[in-house]
Order: sequence, then structure tokens, then C-alpha cells
Amino acid sequence: MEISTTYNPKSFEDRIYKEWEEKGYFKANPNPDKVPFTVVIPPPNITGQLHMGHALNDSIQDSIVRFKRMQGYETLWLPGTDHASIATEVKIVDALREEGLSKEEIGREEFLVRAWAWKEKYGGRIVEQLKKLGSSCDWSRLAFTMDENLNKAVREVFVNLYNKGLIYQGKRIINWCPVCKTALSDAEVDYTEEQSGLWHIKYQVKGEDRYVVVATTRPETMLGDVAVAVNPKDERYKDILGKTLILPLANREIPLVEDDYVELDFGTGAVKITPAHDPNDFEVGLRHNLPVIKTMNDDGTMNEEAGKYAGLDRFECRKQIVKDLEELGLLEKTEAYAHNVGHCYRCSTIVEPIISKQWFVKMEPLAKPAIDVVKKKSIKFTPERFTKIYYNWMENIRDWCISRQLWWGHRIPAYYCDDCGETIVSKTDVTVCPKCNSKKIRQDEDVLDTWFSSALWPFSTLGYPEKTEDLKYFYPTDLLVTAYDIIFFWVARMIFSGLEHTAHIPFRDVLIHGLVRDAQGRKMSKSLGNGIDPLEIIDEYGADTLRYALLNGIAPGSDTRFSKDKIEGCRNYINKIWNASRFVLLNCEGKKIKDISDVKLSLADKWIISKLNTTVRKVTVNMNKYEIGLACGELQEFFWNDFCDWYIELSKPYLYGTDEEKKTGVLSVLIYVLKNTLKLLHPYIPFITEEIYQHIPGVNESIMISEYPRYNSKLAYRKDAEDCAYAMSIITAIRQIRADSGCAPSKKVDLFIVTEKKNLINKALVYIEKLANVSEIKFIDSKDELSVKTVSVVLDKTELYIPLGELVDAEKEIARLKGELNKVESEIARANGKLSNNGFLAKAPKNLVDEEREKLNKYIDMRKKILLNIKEIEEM
RNA sequence: GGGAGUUUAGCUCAGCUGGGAGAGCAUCUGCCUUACAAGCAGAGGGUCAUAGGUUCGAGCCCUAUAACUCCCACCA
Repeated sequence: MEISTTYNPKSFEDRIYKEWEEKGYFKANPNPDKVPFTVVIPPPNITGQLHMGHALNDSIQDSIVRFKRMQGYETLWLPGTDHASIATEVKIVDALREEGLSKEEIGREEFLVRAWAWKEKYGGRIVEQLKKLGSSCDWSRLAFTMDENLNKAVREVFVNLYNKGLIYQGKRIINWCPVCKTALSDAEVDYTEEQSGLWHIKYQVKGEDRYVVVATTRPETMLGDVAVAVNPKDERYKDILGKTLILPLANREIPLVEDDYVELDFGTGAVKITPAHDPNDFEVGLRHNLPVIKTMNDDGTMNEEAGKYAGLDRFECRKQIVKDLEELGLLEKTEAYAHNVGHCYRCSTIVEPIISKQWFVKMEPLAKPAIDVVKKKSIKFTPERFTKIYYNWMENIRDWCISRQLWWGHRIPAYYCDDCGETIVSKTDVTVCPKCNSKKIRQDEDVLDTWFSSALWPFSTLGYPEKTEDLKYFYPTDLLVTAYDIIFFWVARMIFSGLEHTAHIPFRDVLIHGLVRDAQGRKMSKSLGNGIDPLEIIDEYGADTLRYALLNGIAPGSDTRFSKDKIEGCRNYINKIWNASRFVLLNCEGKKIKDISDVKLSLADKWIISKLNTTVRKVTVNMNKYEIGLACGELQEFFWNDFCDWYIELSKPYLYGTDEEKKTGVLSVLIYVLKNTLKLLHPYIPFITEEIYQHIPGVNESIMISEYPRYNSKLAYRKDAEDCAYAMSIITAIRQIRADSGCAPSKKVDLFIVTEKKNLINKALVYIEKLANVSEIKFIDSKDELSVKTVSVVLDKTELYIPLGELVDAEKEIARLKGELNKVESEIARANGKLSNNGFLAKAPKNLVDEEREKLNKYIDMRKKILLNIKEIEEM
């Protein structure tokens, strides 16, 4: 037996992964004889490195995928990466800056060459890291959002939506990142509360010595003001309605308008209207037919409309304007004010609401069916509460800004004719204007939001828009696993995209998991420096330990804490698995092993087989509910408590005995239980289970394609399992009494038993002797037969007496027995309380009432015996 | 402003359709018992956030309250 004496994951993890891959176990193909089970991976960014979030997400997926594969599904876990338009572009721009270059300097073509080179260099990194983790993806299908066929899907979808009028171009207020220099969607803006000023500025009424005071948090936008608005119901401004105000600094005349949008009781009740730089003001401007004056450049500096402030950065401009107003006596006051400020989700720069011509997806018609499929439960979220979050978002959705002023990504397939001004949106490249035949055609400079292509992922990766065999067989997919933070970015958009473009839901189940937090519950982040690198954990403890630490105890939708303590606990457990397996394998070396159906099973054999059988059922049920944490818990309890702490110990008397038949029997059961338990464990800790499985005599297949255990009602052995548990309770009682009495564990003791369960105990004599370190067991009819001092314990239908000689301390023993008596008394009181409650007798189910009566009798009987034992000692 | 979640042992969390409060870690006491000291055996420790209600019976269901966390909206 060449199984190593210590658990050393490094010695086998890489080797085993390579074997799986070489043998093609990860590959899936349309197979009419099997039911498909499909999962598409949430594609990690090509710029990314595996972090704990990925590790959790992929461990969950892999455990489910392996479970399903073993259950006989044609299981496809489809991997891939995302081009991550903005994130990647930021990195490449950074790299260029290091060389002293800008993207404008090298131009679009050269930039894209560099971007692809970047993708080639780093895009594979995360794939290798996923492999390290043990992910059983079908790598032959590795996809990338900018692969040729995925590009085709993007173009197909864009054109179809455009032709249906669901994509349009419009001048609207969008979120602008002055650093990334691109528009962002609403979802790409993070709001944080910040302290800022609320500046009260005096706008003079033309020709009068009166002022209207407006309050603003962004004084730098005032140069774009085109009006001041007040609420129509506001009495304060009635007498100046229709008059003109003088915009300070610009000395421009602007009207005073009435609009319901203005709140009466906020600030001064007068709002400056800046349609080019505020979404609400933009709406007001439309209603009152006001001009739009844009005062800012794309980089956040002021433009020529800002007059003398032109060229200043927006925040520099703010300071300057405040200073100038102050000097002019036009700043009434400055209040401290906390409000939410939007930041770019990639670079954290404060975003600027700005008017801009962009492409939008019209959301309302798409959202409706996407809501319906969830209402109809065609798509189910786990946990269910996320449906509400989904509805809330979908029902209040605004049009989706999809154009980005970036170069890395899918270029918008819109073309403009410089001669006749025609806009052509086409699935194929356009070189000639279909309207005027001009060749002065240029393609839209912008690219699409990364999430536009991610939204197509479940079907673009399977061949859409072609009607491929893969698409027919594997689509709709079955499960999507993702963290709750990208429900809006991704999950919601895949749902309406799937429905719109394939007329099918993209997946049936959405399993939402939480975030991995540090030991104190903080989010892991670069800025806090509290992140734990999964690759370091793999290096130190192995991938199985990392996976198990992430999976054990998780609950759908809930965040999980990760710490070194937890890791070590898991490592200990896996080490336990290693050693228990080693014990079994070493003992069966060169020995005969039979099928358990050909073995005469002992009491303990039936007990553990029954326990295993129940565990199979519980684990399967939990996995079907995606309760991975509970499944792991059930299994751990079974393996460690039942199998290691009890069964292996119970097996030793036979294993070390001379009866060959019994030895064969117990070895056969050990192997049977180990083999099946390894299969149950394999989805979570694939490497160690494979390594051990390969050492089991008679095994010549990989565990990952072996058949998953099934619950078998014939293996319930209810009566025997109960009997064994009874014998175990005797062992526990003896151990307790020994420990309490200070009896050295190595000291063998005699045991006298008064019992109504003699037959049962007779079957368990060897167990009791071995596990409780008893030298001789003597049945007696009554404790009156005893002539030596003993310690005693009363169980249901059995009394145990152990002669401990000088170790028996009368006083201590009485105290202990009284403790026991107390427990029994309180049980009696509880049962009596229930049984004397007429409501309980009348309304509780009959079996419960009967049970309660039985218990009462049992405890009364025990009380009697304990009292006798106490009396006896007191009389001695 | 709207919504969701959490509150159970010192810590992290289980507790299924209501029917005698659980695990892991930590702590304490014994053990190097020929798979494992990364281990074994035993023990202590909880007014299940608070207040009401429903029920024969509530950690679980209902109502209200409090604290913490998160999401959405974004009144300048």
C-alpha cells in the first residue's frame, strides 16, 4: 500500500487534475440518452486574478456540477472570460502612462493591438487558477465575450433591437466619468454619503434691489443655469413671477419659472435650473422649453461657456466661484450638508451628470416579460427573497445607456453617411451608403457596455445566433450561480435578453450566494488590505481545504466569514478523512473483501449502514435545494462522529480478533462505507476523495464519473440501529461515570448489569468491553447481589454498577446521584405538567400524548432506582 | 423616503411544515488507547433582542419596538 502516512495535497492535486482533463471527464456533448444539466460560469474579467469571491462562486458551481454529473446527467459547465471593457481599458491606459504614452497618441488601432496582447498574456491566468481550484469546466468550450461568434451574437442582437425600435440614440442626461471619459449606466454608479456644502447664492431680480436666493451643492454648474424655478403654490415668490433674474458672474438674464418639481420646504424654495448638468433640471427645461448650456468638457474641466473659468477643473472652479461670489456679496451663507455623491464603479471618481448623445435600450417592453417569467416561477431565485429585489428593479427600470466612449469592446454597428447624414445599423460592415451611394461612411466610434455582451452569455456561448445542436440540447441552461451584487448588472439583463432573443428563459434556477468577508465581517478589499489570496491558501493547505472552508456552513444568499481559524479546522477535518481512510486501507491490505450483501452483518455494521443510508438521503435532499452548507454539515457529522469516533472503534474488536469470517465482514463494511462516503464527499473535496478512492481494492474507475449513492429503504435496519444506539448509550454512561470518578482511562473495570435488555446487551458485549475498557461484564438480577462498593448509573431499563474500590467516594457519589435525580425529577415535572393539561390531552396528537405517558413512566421508574441507590450508599 | 436581512453559548453560525435548545471554534478535566495530539474521552456554558398576541404548546406564526447590516431611490 503506497498511501502516504501524512496528508499532503501537493503530492496529488495537480496530477489528479491533469488526469481528469486528459481523460476528458469534463467534456459534455449532446447525448439523447441522457438528461442535460447546464451551468454557464459567470465569466471572470480577463484582467482579474482569482479572489475569494471567485473561489466561493466556483466552488459552489463545481460542487453542484460534480454532484449532477455523478447522478448521471450530461453535465456541462461552460467556462469563459469577459473582456471587461472599462476595467481592461483602464489597465491598458495605466500601462501606457508608465511608458509616457496616452491612448490618443497611439491611436485606436495600436491600442487594440495592445489590448489583445494584454488579453493573450493575462486572459489565461485566471483559467489556470480555476483549474488549480479543481473546477470541472469543459475547457474545450472556453469562451470569450469578444470571440468571433460572440461578436456575431452581439451584432445580431443590436440590429434586431434597433429594428424593433428598442435601441435608440438620444441626447439625455447620463452619468459621465471624467477620468474614464465615458458614459456609464445607472447601475455603474455607486453612491456614498459625503459631507459637502450647501451654498446659498443670491440671484438679483433685474432692475430691482431684491434677490432670490437659491441653494446648491454644485455651484460650479451655475454658469449653465437657464432659469430659477419655484413651486406654483409658493406664496413667497408670487410678486416676482414673470420677472427676470440676473445670473451672477455670467450676468446673463434668466427667467423665473414655476414647476411642481420644486419642494416648498427644502432650502429657500427656489432652485437653479441647469438642464445640461442635472437630470431633474433637464426635465424641467423640457417642460418650459429652456435652452441647454453645457459648461463642462469630457475631462471634467470647464469649457468656454464658463467664461473666465474655462479650463479650470470642476472642483477648482467650484472654489473659485464660491470665492468670487463671496467677494461680490452674493453668497448669503454656506451650510454643512450631507448628501449622496455618485462615484464611478471602476475608478471611484465622482461622476458628473451631463447631457450627452448616447445609445439606449428601451427597457419597458423588455422588462414586462422578464417580470412575468419570475412571477410564473419559470425562473426561481434561491433564496426566494431575491425575487422582490428583482421585481423592484425591473419595475422601476429606466432606459439603459449602452454606449461607452471607449475602444476596447464591441464597436457599435452603426454607420453614418457624411454626405446625406443617413444612419445605418447593420449586421455586416457598411462601406457604401444605401441611400445616396456615398462612400463617405464612418462607423460609430463608441463601444458597447460590457454587460451588453454578458447579457447574452447563456446562449451566445452555445452558438447563438446559429441554431446549433449545442443550443438545442443544452439551452435553456439549468442553473446560474452568482453573488447578489450583480443581480442587476447581469442576472436581470440575461433574463430579458434570453426572452427577447431566444424566446426562452436563459436558466431555470438562480442560486444567489453572499460575499466572502474577513474574520471581523468586513468586506475583503484592496484598500483595507484584509483580502486573503485563495492561491496562497491552496499553496499552503491545498485546494480541497480552501473549497471546504468556503462551502461548509454557507447558506444561500448569506455572507460568509473566512479566517485562518476556519481554514485550520477544515484542514483538520480533511486530515481526519485521510487518516481514517488510511486506517481502513491498511487493514484490508491482502485481505478478502466481500459485497456487504454476502456478509453476516453485526449490530454495529447495520447501525453504520443505516446511518450512511440516512446520510445519503439528507445530503441529496440538501443538494437538490442548493443547501450546500447543510449537506457538508450532515456529511461531516456522519464521517467524523459516526464513522470515525464510533464505527471504526466498534470495528476494532473484530479487526484485531481471530475470527476470519467476522474480520472479512467488518472489513467489507468498512470499505463499503468509506467508498460511499467518499462519493458523497467528492463534490466538495474532489482531490483527496479521488486520491483515496484510487487506492480502494477493486476500484478501477475515477470517482468523478462513478455513480452517486442512492437511498435504499432496504438498508434502513431500524431496529438494529436503535439497539446499537442503546448499546452506545451504555458505553457513554460508563465513560462518564469513570471520568467523574477519576478512574484512570487505562484501568480496566468490572461491570455489573441489571437489565431488561439482556439479549441486546449480549450482542454488544465486545463493544462495551473494548470501548468502555471493561474487563468483565456480569449480569445480575438485583443489585442486592453486590457485596462491594460501586458507583452506579441508571438508564432506561438498565442499571450499571461498577466496583471502583477505594475510588468510590460516598459523598461525591451521593452528590452525583442527586444530580442525576434532579434531571429525572425535572423530566417528570415536565411530563406531568403536560399530561395534567386538559388542553394538551384533548388537542395534541394522540401519539404525542402516548409518548409523553411512556416517558413519564420511564422516568418514574428511573427515579425509584436512583433513590434506592442513594439510600444504599447513605446507609453504608 | 422605500425595501430586504440579521439579532440563539465567549466567537462563528445551524435549528426543516410550531411538540423536550444544537454544532464548530474557544474554555476546563483526563488521556501519547498500535489511523489521526491536525487526535481521543469527558465537562461547563443560552430569559433564543424587547413587549404584546395567536395556540393545549412559540426560538419558529402574527403585531409593535429597538439595534446592527445591506440594497434601491436621490429634494437642489
